[in-house]
Amino acid sequence: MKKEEDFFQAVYQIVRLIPFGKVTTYGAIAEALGSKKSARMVGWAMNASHRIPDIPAHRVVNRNGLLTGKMHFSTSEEMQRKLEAEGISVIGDKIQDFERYIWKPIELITLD
DNA sequence: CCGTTGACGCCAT
DNA sequence: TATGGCGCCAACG
Repeated sequence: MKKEEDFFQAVYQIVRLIPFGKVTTYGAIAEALGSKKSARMVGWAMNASHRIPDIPAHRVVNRNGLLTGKMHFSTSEEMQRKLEAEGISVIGDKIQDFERYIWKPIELITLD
């Protein structure tokens, strides 16, 4: 197992831990991995997540609650549709009441 | 080898 | 509020 693959698996594992009806951000995942400034690498890993089954990629958005990755789904509506199916309102590619649905993986580690 | 490009985020203006 | 620059770092031509 190469290290590069470990990074991918770490990202996928965290994404799989996102609860139903909740969302998280690229930055939050990067922070949980110990590379807070490497949010781009998380997005890079997510771009390759299509070949991995059972990855709720629609629950990962940017820090503003914007669906920046919607164009990477089968259709541009897929991401929003899945989020709304979980009770999350999306208007103009932006999650409404974002703070209410955010879930941070770093809290699993901090755990105070 | 080098310049560009990105499912990002923070800061300056 | 909006826009641009920079750090980050792997992939690609």
